[in-house]
Amino acid sequence: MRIGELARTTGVEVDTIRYYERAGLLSAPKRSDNGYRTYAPGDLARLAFIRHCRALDIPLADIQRLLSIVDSPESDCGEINHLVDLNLARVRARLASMQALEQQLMALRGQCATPDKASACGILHELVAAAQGEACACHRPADTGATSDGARP
Amino acid sequence: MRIGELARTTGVEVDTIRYYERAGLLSAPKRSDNGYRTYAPGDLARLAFIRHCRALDIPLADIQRLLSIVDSPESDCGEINHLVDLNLARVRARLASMQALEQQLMALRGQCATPDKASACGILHELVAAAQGEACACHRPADTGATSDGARP
DNA sequence: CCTTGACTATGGAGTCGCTCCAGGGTTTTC
DNA sequence: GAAAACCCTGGAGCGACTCCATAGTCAAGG
Repeated sequence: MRIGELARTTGVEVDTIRYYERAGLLSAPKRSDNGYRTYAPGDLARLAFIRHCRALDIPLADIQRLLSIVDSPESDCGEINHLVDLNLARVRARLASMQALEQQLMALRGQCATPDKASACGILHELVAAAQGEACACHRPADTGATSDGARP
Repeated sequence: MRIGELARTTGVEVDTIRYYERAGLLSAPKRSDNGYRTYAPGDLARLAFIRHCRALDIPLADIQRLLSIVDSPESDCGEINHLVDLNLARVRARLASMQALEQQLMALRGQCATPDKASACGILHELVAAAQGEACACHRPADTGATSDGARP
C-alpha cells in the first residue's frame, strides 16, 4: 500500500502522513525499489488511531505516549486516565473562556443596529472606550477592568 | 515614553509590541538619540485598542482593518458589523466543536474506572475500536462514522 | 516510441501570534 | 565605578500542519 492509498483510506493527507513520520509517530515504512513508501495493514491501524485521537484534539505528544502504551500492553493504564483527564481539563478551560468571549462579542454586536458612519458606530466606540478603561459591555464591574488588567482569554 | 513603560501601562509585553510594529499594526515610533523607541500618548491608545481586541480573540488581520477604519472616521461602519459577525461565527463554531469534544472525552474517561493493565483499559480499547470504525462513544450513530469520515473538530 | 497525467520523493518555507535568546549598547542606581 | 535594569537587532522556536519547487517513476493512450 502506497502513501496515496493510505491517505485516501484514513482521510489523512499525504503531507500530514510524512509529517507524522518525521515527528516520530509513525515508524519509517519499507521502501520499494523506486523509493516509494510501502505501508503494511498495521500502519493503517496505527494512523487511524492517530487520526481519531487528533479528532479528539489530543496533542501529538500525548498521542505518542498513548501509542507507546498501546505497544506495551502490560504497562499500567493509570497514565492513560491521567492523559485523558488533562485533555478534558484543557478543553473545559478553553470552553469556559470561549463562552465568555461569545457573550462579549454578542454585547459588542448589539451596539450597532444600523450601519452608518464609522465615527458614530457603537461597536467602534465601545472598543475604543474599553481600551481606555471605561465601563463597557466586555469589562463588567466584577472584572478588574482598566487599562492595566489581565483580562486574557 | 519608552517601550518598557508602554508595556507596563498596557499590559502588553515588550517583545509583543515590537512584533506588532513589525506586523504593521503599530507605526514605527520616533527614536531618541540612543536609538530607543519613543512613544506618544496616541500610540498608547492604539496599543490599548489592539490589546482589547486581542482579548476578544480578534485576529491581527481583522484588528488591522478595524484600525484603518478608526483612522478614517468618515468611512462606512458596515464592515465593522461584518468583522464582528465573522468573529462571532468563528467563536460559536469553535464552541460547538469543543462542546462535542468535551462529551467525547467524558465518555472516554468513563470507560476506565479502576487503573489496571493497559491491555484491559477501556479507554485504550475504545480508542483502538473507534479508529477501526466500530461503534464507540465518540462516533454516535448520527455521525458519519467509520474510518474514512470527516469528524474534524 | 513518446507524451500525458497521476503519483511519489526531498528539502525548505510559510502559517499564526507570539516568546525567547544571544550578543551587544545605554541608562540608572547604589 | 560597578551592578542592575533597560534597550537594540536578528534570528530561532512553538504546534500541527500546509504548500511549494524540483525531480524521479510509472501506466495508459495515440
